[in-house]
Amino acid sequence: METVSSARKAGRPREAVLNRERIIDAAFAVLEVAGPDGFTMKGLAERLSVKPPALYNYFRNKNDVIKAMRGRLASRIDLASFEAAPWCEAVVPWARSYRSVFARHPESIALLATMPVSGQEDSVLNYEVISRSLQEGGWPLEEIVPVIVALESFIIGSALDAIAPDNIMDPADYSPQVPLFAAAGLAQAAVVTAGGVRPADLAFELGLGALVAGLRARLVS
Amino acid sequence: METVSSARKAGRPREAVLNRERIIDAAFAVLEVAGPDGFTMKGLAERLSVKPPALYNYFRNKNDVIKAMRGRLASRIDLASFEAAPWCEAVVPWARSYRSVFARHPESIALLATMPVSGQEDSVLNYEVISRSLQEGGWPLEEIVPVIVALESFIIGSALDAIAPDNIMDPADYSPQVPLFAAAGLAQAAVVTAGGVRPADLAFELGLGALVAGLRARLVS
DNA sequence: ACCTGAACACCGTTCAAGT
DNA sequence: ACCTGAACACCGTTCAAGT
Repeated sequence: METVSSARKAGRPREAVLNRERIIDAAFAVLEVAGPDGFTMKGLAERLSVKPPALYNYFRNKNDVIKAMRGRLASRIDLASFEAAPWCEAVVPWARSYRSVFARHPESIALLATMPVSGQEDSVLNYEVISRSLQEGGWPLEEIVPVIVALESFIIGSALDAIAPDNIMDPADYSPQVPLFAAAGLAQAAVVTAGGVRPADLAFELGLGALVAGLRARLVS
Repeated sequence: METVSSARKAGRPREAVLNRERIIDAAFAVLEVAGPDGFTMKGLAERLSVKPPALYNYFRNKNDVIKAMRGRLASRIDLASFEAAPWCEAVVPWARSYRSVFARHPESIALLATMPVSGQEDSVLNYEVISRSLQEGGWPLEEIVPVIVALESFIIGSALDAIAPDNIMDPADYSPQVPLFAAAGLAQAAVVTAGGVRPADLAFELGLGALVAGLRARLVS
C-alpha cells in the first residue's frame, strides 16, 4: 500500500528538482504573498516542495537570491523608447516602465531597492543605451551619469511612495492643527477619485514632467 | 569583598534606568556601528546595560523603536527657509537638510525610509508649513500634496543613492561592452575629484535644480 | 551532484518572578 | 512600576549522511 504524498527521501534525486530560474520564480511568488518580513528561506523551500538546505546548492545565501531577483526585474524594464525617440521623450516611458516593474511587485521594493548593488550585474548594459541617447541629445559627457542617477533616484523614491498606503499623508486627527495641509489633501482626493488614479501616480507624473522639463531647460541654456 | 562589576539583580530598581529618549539615543548609536542587519534588540539592550525585555516597558516592539527613531530625524529637518523665502528658493535648503539628516545616519535609511509611516506622527506638522509656502507661491490647492510628495520622492531616492558605495555605477570588467557609459563614468570622476564632492552629491544637486526649475515653469505657464 | 536530517547560533517577544 | 531569568517559536546557515 503506497502513501499518496510520498515525501522525498534523503539522497540525490534521479534528476535535479531545482534550478535557479525555478527558485527565482518561486521567490517572487513567496514575496508577493508573504511580504518582505515573511520572505524566508524556509517559505521559499516549502513552495518548491524542498527543504531549505537544498537552496544552498544554487545560491550562496539569501542575499544572493535577492540579487538574482533584482536582476530579473532589471531585465524587464523597457528600454525600447530610447531607440525611437530623443532622450527627453524617451525617458518618460522608460521611467514609467521602471517604476511599474517595481509596482508589479510592491513588496519587492523595500527588499530589492535598498540592498546595495554589489559590483556588476546585467543592468549595467542598460546604462549604455541610455548614455548614448543622452549624448546624442547633446549632454556633456561628465553630466551623463549624474542625469541618470537623478532620474533613478526620483523613480526609486516614487516606487517607495507607491508601496505606502494611499492615506499615508492623511493628517487624520491632526487636521485642526494643519488646516491648509488637510484642505490640500481633500482637494487632491477629489482629483484622484475623478481621474481614477492613485495619489502616488499623480505625484509621480507631476514630478517626472517637471524633472524632464528642468533637465531640458538646463541643456539649452 | 565586593565585585567591581556588580550586575543588576532582578527586581525593580530604586529609580528607573531607562526612558524613551535614552533608548532612542542608544538606538542610533547601535545602528551606526552595527548596520541595519546588526541592529537587534539584544544589541540595543547591551549598550544600555540592560536585558532585552526591559525595552518592552517603553516600546511595544522593534518597529515601535524604529518609528520613534524616524520621528527624531523628522524633527531635525530644517524648515526655517520656508519662513524667509518663496517656495522655489526655500525648498532647496530644506531638501538639502532633509537629505543630510538621513546622510548623517547612512545606515538608517534602509531601515527608516522604507517602513510605511503608520498614521500620524509629528512630521505632519512640517507639511503645514510647506503647504502654506506653496500656496503663497501660487500653487493650486489640489497640486500642493503632489508637489510635496514628488520632492520627497526625489530626496528619499537620493538618500538611498547616497548610502550606496561611490563606485556603485562602476562597470568594472564590463567596460568593453559599455564604452560610452564607462567614459561617462570617468568624466564624472574627474569632476568629482576636482570638486571634492561625492558622485551622489553631483546627481542630487543637478536633479534638485532641474526639479525645482521644472516645477516653476509649470506654475507660470 | 543534489537532496534530507540534524544541529548551531542566532533572533524578537512573552511572561512569571523578584523588588 | 520596572527590572531579570527563563522560555518559546522562529530565523539563516552548515554539514554529515544518504543515493
